[in-house]
Amino acid sequence: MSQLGEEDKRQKILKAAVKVFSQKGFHEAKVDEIAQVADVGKGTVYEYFSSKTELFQEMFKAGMDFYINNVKIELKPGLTAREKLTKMARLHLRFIVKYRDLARITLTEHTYFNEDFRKWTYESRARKIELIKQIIDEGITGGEFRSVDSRAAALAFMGALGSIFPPIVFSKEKASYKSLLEPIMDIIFNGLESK
Amino acid sequence: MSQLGEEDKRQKILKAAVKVFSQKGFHEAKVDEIAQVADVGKGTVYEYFSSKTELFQEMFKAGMDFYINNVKIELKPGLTAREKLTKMARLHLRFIVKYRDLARITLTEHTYFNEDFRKWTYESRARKIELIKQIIDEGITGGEFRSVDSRAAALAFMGALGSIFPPIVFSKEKASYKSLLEPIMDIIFNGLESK
Amino acid sequence: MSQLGEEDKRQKILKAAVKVFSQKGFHEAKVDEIAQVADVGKGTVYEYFSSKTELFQEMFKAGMDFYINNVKIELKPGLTAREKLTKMARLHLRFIVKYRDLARITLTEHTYFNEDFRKWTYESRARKIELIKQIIDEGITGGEFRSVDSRAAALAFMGALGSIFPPIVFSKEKASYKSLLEPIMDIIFNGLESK
Amino acid sequence: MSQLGEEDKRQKILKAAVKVFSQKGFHEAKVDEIAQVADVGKGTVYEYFSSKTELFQEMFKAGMDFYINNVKIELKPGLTAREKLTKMARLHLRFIVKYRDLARITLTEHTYFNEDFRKWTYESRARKIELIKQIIDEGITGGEFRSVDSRAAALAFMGALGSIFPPIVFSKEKASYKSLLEPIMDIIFNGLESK
DNA sequence: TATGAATGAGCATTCATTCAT
DNA sequence: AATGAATGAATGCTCATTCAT
Repeated sequence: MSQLGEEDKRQKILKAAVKVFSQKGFHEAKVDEIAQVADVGKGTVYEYFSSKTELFQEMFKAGMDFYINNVKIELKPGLTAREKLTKMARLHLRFIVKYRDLARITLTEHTYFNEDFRKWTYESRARKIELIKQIIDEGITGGEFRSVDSRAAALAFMGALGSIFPPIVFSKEKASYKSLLEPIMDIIFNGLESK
Repeated sequence: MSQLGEEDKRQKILKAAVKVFSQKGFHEAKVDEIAQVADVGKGTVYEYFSSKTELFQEMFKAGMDFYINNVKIELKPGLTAREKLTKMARLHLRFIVKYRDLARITLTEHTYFNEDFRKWTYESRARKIELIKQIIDEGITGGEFRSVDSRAAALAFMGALGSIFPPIVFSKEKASYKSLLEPIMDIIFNGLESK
Repeated sequence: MSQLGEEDKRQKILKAAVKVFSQKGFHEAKVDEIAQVADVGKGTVYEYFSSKTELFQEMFKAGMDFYINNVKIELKPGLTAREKLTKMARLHLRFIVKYRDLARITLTEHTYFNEDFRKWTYESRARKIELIKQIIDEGITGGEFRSVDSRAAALAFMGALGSIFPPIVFSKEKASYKSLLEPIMDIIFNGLESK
Repeated sequence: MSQLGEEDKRQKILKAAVKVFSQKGFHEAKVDEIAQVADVGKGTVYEYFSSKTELFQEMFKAGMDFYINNVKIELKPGLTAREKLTKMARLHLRFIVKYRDLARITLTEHTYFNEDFRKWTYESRARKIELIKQIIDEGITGGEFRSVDSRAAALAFMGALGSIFPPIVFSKEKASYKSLLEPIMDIIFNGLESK
């Protein structure tokens, strides 16, 4: 129970960090406020994370992993490449809507801390691209897609997908997301598919 | 000469701001360093800009305007929609390569300052989208493109284009940009064009 | 003990503030020095007072209240008006000598901060005048004093009393205060003119 | 004319200094503003005064001298001591009302600059006291006044006189000054006690 | 002589981090 | 383990002063 309690507290702090960092950005977020939101003492934050920076990075990493798992999890074999990408796009959209704060951070914060973190971020992005690229390669191999540059295709897909985020998070036109995803995917698939 | 001298100093500060802000982000950038890079006294920065925040915003706005003009300027009438978009993509790429620092800022900083600036940023993004959308609409009207949702298409185009930025700026594979642009555009156009 | 400790620290800072402010005035006094004199960290000052200005005002108010209480406390009923005023003058003198620094501030600083503080200062002065005026009114009612304008008399008394301050604080003739108070009071009570 | 022009400019600056210093105090007053009010360039201030501090001191000294001359000027021989003091009090009152700003400074600013200035201020005060003391001594010698401690009497007189200033300058009861001076003087001359 | 653009020393304030309890 | 009072390094900004014109 003590162990669970600890894990609990760590989680509480991470959740508070997501909320506060996502709303204020790294520098405007104060450790004091995170501690308050987490309902723990300020010193306690430092029991679990050695610094504000480390807290941010841990949270960021956890968020990214969570995102990737979220998006990956339902990509069961047996689906066509198009089905997989469509599923992925829907999961991406769902993630943004459901974990708005987390999404805001993992998708927009670009704070530079140190080489290690930069590397990790870069590699994390690479993992996402690789995931998409593999599906596209499957599609190509299976004759479903044209024989395009699969890395370029993955970038285009990810970029197009990413363009949905700002309209959702920053504007008020809340109704439109779903109606935005379909046509965007339509263009990408039309571009990818063999005629 | 005095007038030129003044403009010169303002410009020097803006250039230094681009460099420092782009490399460190808003909060890590120190006014001291910007002044040093601009080779002026710290107080001089405050002669031309009332605060660090105002300096950032001025620089950001100037950068955005510069980008849009850069990208808009060669879109002469008489070109097909595809030619226009291709041209735009090439100009985007050229901008990124030529004005690396400026691009890094205008394309990635998302610091929140105040509602006015948020609005300006949002509207600036909207201007970019509108520009693309109009070209796509022309293409649809002229029978060049399929009858797609032109706003969605503009988002997809802009997103795909945007996905080229990180590989260029953050990785070392400098050779690849040109070879990346073609296939990405290929997919978008295949998606857009009527068969 | 913790509570006492806190009160202790706040008090230490207030005492240091009296010393430093009184010797240098508001603007020449540096928060750094106050902290040093109080033997606390600079940040600690801001734990107890939200700003240098607030610290000054708190200190000033506390000093004024302390002065009034000091002067008021021994004015027991049963004394004649003349005895009361004499007592008050002696207490005033004692206060100046004993709390030199505090006196220097409460009696000479006239820094304008904001309307609230101005008002408070004004009202505080008014309280002092009122206190004196009442005693004079008693004296008039009791036939001890002539039927003078009691407010004007209070001002004259206070002004005359105040004129002792500079010779005491700014000159070196330390011996003379006591010998100065008597004749000044004598004039207030008996006037200049020969009958 | 050039010489007059210079003198003119110096005077303009001094007048502006009186206005600005008196309204804001030494530290809140900005050289920039003084220059603007004087309608000269900022650099010009430094042509006539070596520093802000020197400007203040010059202005203060000039103001004090002006006050003393103002108050001294009509004390023609042939008047009784009481007449002289009454005249002096009226002139004091007139000075306050007419040269409100200058009065505010010469009578309330207590900024510490350096030993020389402190000394000058102290001596200036001493001059005022001496002036009064001499008149009182005359009064005593001539049998007009009781044989009081003339220095103490001078202090009391000056203090009582000084007590009129705050009600005039800081409160709104503009009507009352004249009606305040008479009873205050009455007390100084006749004392509080019924004979 | 007059100017005001340029300067940088100086300071109030913030906030991540520590550590005694 | 948990806390939050205490700390001081770090920085944006002001403004008296200088000096080239």
